[in-house]
Amino acid sequence: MNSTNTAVSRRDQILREAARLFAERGFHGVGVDEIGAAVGISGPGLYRHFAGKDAMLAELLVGISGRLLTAGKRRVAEAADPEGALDALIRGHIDFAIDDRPLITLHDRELDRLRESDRKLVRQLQRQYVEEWVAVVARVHPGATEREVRAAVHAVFGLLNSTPHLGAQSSLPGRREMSELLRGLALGALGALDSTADWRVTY
Amino acid sequence: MNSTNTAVSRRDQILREAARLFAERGFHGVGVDEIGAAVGISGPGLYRHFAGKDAMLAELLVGISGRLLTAGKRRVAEAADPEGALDALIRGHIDFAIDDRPLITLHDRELDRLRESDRKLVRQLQRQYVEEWVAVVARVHPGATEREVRAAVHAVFGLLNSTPHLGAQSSLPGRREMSELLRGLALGALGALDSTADWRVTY
DNA sequence: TGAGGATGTTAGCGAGCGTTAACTGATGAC
DNA sequence: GTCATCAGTTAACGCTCGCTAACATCCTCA
Repeated sequence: MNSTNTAVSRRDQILREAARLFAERGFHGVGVDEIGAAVGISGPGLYRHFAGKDAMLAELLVGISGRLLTAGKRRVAEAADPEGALDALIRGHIDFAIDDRPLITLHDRELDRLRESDRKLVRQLQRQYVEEWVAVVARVHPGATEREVRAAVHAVFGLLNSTPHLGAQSSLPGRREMSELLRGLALGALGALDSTADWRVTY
Repeated sequence: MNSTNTAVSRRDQILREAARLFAERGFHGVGVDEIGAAVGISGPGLYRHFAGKDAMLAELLVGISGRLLTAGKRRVAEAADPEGALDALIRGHIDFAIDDRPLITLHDRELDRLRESDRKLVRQLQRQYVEEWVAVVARVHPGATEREVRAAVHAVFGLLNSTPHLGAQSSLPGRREMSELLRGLALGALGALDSTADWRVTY
């Protein structure tokens, strides 16, 4: 068998280990020698697969942003109504947050380490993803202003992305339970948007 | 007038600028020369006030952790009932998140860059703070298991700490409005804990 | 007045970093 | 069988970084 027959290419193997290390110790905190060691080769050996350390981070961030957006658009398009779209968005985001913890961490932590062009691309993908959410949430909670919806969507991202912070302890819920819990918390938080209109008139 | 008469000492000035820079570009992404330049002196001049770059980060993280815990304990002690305690915890945390954005960012992002001893101290303070929340939330929502409460508390931290991610755009709510919105979202999220018991039996 | 501490400065060291250069062995094509 | 290509190695370069050393300036106060 040759290398192209293996399930994961060497490139993908490097990307996965790099994502883990970047998430654990920060982009600047990881050396190319360590990334190489994580896949069993020397540091300079990485340059057969990537143009540089920056290129690895760029590919990781563009990849996750693009996949989040693509999956989000698909789920919204397939949904029967706004409520179904919102639930699909939430479930989809939770799957990403749980399955690709390191990438979700990098996604909102190391964006500023990218070259200008890559950063603009990732930001554009992120913005489109946010818009997808904002449009759906605005339809489900028509009483809230757009500013409120936008801030609430960011807050819910923070809520859903909280999983990486709890390093796999035994005292935590399992995957299934955690997924349902996060879904309930997110829906509960957004449900508060229906009450804000009442509060607002009291000021 | 002498330097001790100024409202903020040079030390505090350095700490504030260092916090901002660390939050913006990461601990390893900021050089001592930049920190010095931010307060109008050269890089090595900082060593008259701090033992090293690590010491600045340590003081920042120990400080914010300690202040969060102290304020949290005080608010819980002063509350009349669990509901009041929870509301006070939420309001207090929001104040920190909005007023000390950079510190809140560092607080859950650069912890691993600390020396072992400092890291243990900060983690202990953080753990105590979490316990304060868990105890209160468990009393307000007695139907949820402790694992659920613990995960929910972390998720609410993620929600409340989401403010730093929205760089001061004009399309965002003001301080007062944002504070009330976050409070509503947090209460709404935790309110979902009362429904989890119902979901749970369906599995 | 002048000694001494507080708070700066510039020059430079030593380590670590990302990256390139030069070379080596295995593999598959003709 | 030879030869190109792929995927790796080690050595080394140039740069940046945190930090120290040595020196300068100002303020205070006996």
